[in-house]
Order: sequence, then C-alpha cells, then structure tokens
Amino acid sequence: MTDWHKIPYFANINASALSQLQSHAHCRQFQAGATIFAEGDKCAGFFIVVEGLVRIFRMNGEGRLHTLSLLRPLASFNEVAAVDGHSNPFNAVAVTQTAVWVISHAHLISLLASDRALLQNYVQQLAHQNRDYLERLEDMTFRSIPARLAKLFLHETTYAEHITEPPTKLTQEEIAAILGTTREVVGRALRGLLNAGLLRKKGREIVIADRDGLQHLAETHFSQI
Amino acid sequence: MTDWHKIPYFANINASALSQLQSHAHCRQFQAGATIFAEGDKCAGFFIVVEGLVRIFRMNGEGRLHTLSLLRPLASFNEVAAVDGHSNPFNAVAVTQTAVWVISHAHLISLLASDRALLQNYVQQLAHQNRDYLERLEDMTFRSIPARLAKLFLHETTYAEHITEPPTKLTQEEIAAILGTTREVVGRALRGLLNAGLLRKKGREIVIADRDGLQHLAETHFSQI
DNA sequence: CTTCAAATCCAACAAAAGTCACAGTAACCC
DNA sequence: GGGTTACTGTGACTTTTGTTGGATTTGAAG
Repeated sequence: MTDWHKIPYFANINASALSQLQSHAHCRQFQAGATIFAEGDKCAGFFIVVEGLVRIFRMNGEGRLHTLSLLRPLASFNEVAAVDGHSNPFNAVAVTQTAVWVISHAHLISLLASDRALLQNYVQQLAHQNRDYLERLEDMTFRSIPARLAKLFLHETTYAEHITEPPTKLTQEEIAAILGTTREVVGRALRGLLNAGLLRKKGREIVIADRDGLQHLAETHFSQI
Repeated sequence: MTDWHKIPYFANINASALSQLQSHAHCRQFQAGATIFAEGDKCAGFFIVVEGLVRIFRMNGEGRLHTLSLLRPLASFNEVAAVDGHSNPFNAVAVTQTAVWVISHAHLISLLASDRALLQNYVQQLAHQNRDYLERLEDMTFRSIPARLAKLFLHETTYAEHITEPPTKLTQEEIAAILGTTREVVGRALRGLLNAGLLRKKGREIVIADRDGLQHLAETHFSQI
C-alpha cells in the first residue's frame, strides 16, 4: 500500500483526514503511450503516480515538444488545475505501463476546506513550484543550450525534482525535449562538452569529468566551447 | 485609505481579520530608482504597491535584464517568498517615487494560520501565478520575438496582469527587457510588424491595425514577415 | 549471428537573434 | 532657442540555433 505521508502535499496530515482522502481517490491504469489527460481539457483532477513513468509536456503548433517533467512514483501532478478547477495546463502521457491515484477537483476542494494542514501544505508546495517555474523561465531567457545541458547533467535544483531519470539514461531526443530544443543541437552541445573535457564517455555511458567546469559553464551565457 | 478588499489575496476576508492584517502592515516609501529588495536576500515579506511604479526583474551575470512585471497600485508582489520564508526570487526597484505596504513573513504566517479564507485565497492566487509562469515559459521556448511582441501588444493573458503599462508607452529598451531580448531586436521586430500592416503609427503612438493578424502571428513560431 | 529499428554522428546550410557603430530625432530643461 | 539627454533607426556583421540528409553505430529480437 502506498504511503501517502511521503507525498509532500499530505505530509503531517492526521489519520482521519488521510483516510477521507484515500476513500475519495480512484485508481486508474494506463498502457504505455496512453494519454492520461490533454492540455486545455476540463480539469482532470489531482494525480499521484504509483507505478510507471509519466511525461508532462506541452506542444506547439508545429509539433515541437517541451517536456516539463518525467515523473516516477510517488510524484504528484496537475496540482494547479486540481485546485483552481480550470483546464489542465499541460498534457500527461504514460511512458510505460502506469498506475495513478486520482482525486477530483470537487473532492480536493472539500478536503481542503475541512483540513487546514492540507491547505497549508498546498500553499507551500505551490510556492515551491512557483520558484521552479521561475528558475526554468530564467534558464530559457538567459542560458545557452550548452549551459542548460551542463545544468541538466549537474542535476541542479530545478531539473532534479522534476526529471527523475539521470541524463545518462535519456536519449538525445528526450534531452532535447527537456531543454526545449532539437536533437541535433543537443548532439552538438554534447560533443562540445566532451571535447572540452567536462564530460567523458565511459563505455557508452556519459559521466561527469569536471564538475566545477560544468558548474561554471552552467552559469555563463555564452557557449565558448 | 487603501481598499484592501480589492487585492485578490484579501478579497472576502472578514473585517476583524482584515484589521489584524492592516495593523501588522508597515508603510514604506522609496525614491525613484531605489532598490526595494534584491534577489537572493533574506525574505523581505509580502508587498502591496499603493503608489508609484515597481519593476520586478531578474538579471544575469552579463548584466542583461529580464523584467518580470511592472506593477502599479494595488498590485502585490513577493508572495512566494513571503509565504515560504526563503530568499526573494527576484529584484524589486521603485521606478518612480513609490509607497508600499509590507507584511513580514512571520506575521503573514500567523495570519494565514488564523484565517482560513485568507489561506484559501492564497492557494488560488498561487495557482494562478503558476499558470502565468508556465505560459511565459512556453513563450520563451516556442515563440519567436516577433510573436512575443505581437502577444505583448495584444496584451494577452500573461502580460496583461503583470505589465500595467500599454506597450505603446514603453520604450524599446523596456519592451526588450520584458521579452527577454535586446533593444535592436525589438526595433527590428517592430518595424516588421509595421511593414506587415499589423501595427500602425498614429503620430508617434503605435496602435493595433490588424488584431486578427497579430493574433495569428502570436500563435506561430516563425517570423516570416 | 543476422537483421532491423532506433539512436547517433556529422557536415553543410538557413534562419533567427545578438552585437557594434553611428546617425537621426524627440523631449526636456535651462 | 540651444543644448543636452534619452530614445529610435538602421546597416553590417557574428554567433547561436534550427534544418536537412545521409552515413554509421547500437541493441534487441529472431
């Protein structure tokens, strides 16, 4: 059985509120590749991943993908729509066979109204998410792609909590979607970091060779490799 | 006297809670150009603009500026740090002579603990801000500068609530800081929109000539002007 | 071991954005 | 009105990112 206390939103909630919560949650299964919900659709509720891997992403008109997070158990998602009841702000698909708990907007609202600790957790978690989005916004405005890639490898702040795979295990295509660019560009940047001796190939795995160098690159704008 | 009910965070709060709130708020004045607080500094608290104009921004190592918002009365800011107590996520400066109310982190927390309506407002407002940041993140990942400029002129969703000046009154330098680019690039994009007949000069003011055209441009990635 | 699909590498090119330098123009203050 | 300052216009150039197309490698399945 899932230990709900490990989910930050439900930490330190008293037992009766928690059992209320659990009694309102529905379990749903998704095949690999199945859409859990789509951006713009009517609020799908509050989700908790209990099994599998979920991709949270947005897509533009031309079909380019921006992966916001890759989530494993026990991450939660769609917290914003769940609480304001408006449409989902992004898409969610099951990457592998996946199981989730879902709590509807209506139930969440009534639970929030009856349990103050839950409400307080919610405020703190939303504030936290806010900081993360702001950080990523600054990454996009100020950082070059090699810098963003270096940051991803350092598994720094922002990415660390959302992307539960080490970059080594991601394909270049996936990295590109996370950084908001294309596979080719990631390939080049990767070559650059290897040539510069910041990363090293160990067999076919990529490992960090010079953490300080990466750190420095992650903080400057220019590529200069 | 400021009507605090007009501030979304404090809407529908009962009178006694509100007077509590007000009794904990301090008023502070700032000269034009003065720093209200800096990014990374210890949490400065919850702010409400009651007079003047405040710029919220981040800056990178090379001194480039990203203006997140330009706020007039009765906007609030630094809501995230105020509630989580961590460092300020951005800088705030007074553009003109400015007056603000400030509520400290400690007081805000105690008020949130005692008034449920306030706490519920806070959740909703943070959720709203979350959506805004996500929208801007997507602007940065998917949209070209002409598209972002078109969106700014349409005063769409995101920008509308944060930038309280119509773009017409902003200098190209300011627009550049909002869009996360440089003055020359804004100048060129502006020329492009004028040439394409989407905007028109009326004396030295710029007005929208073709709203649908702007809308269309704002939704595509490529410049193609 | 072979085969096939997926992932990668790479080079050449196109487009967008950033930089630099300097000229023109408006606005503002004595 | 003259001079100063801030803002705007614009061309030439560089850098970065995106695109295309084909060659090569890899890994899993038969």
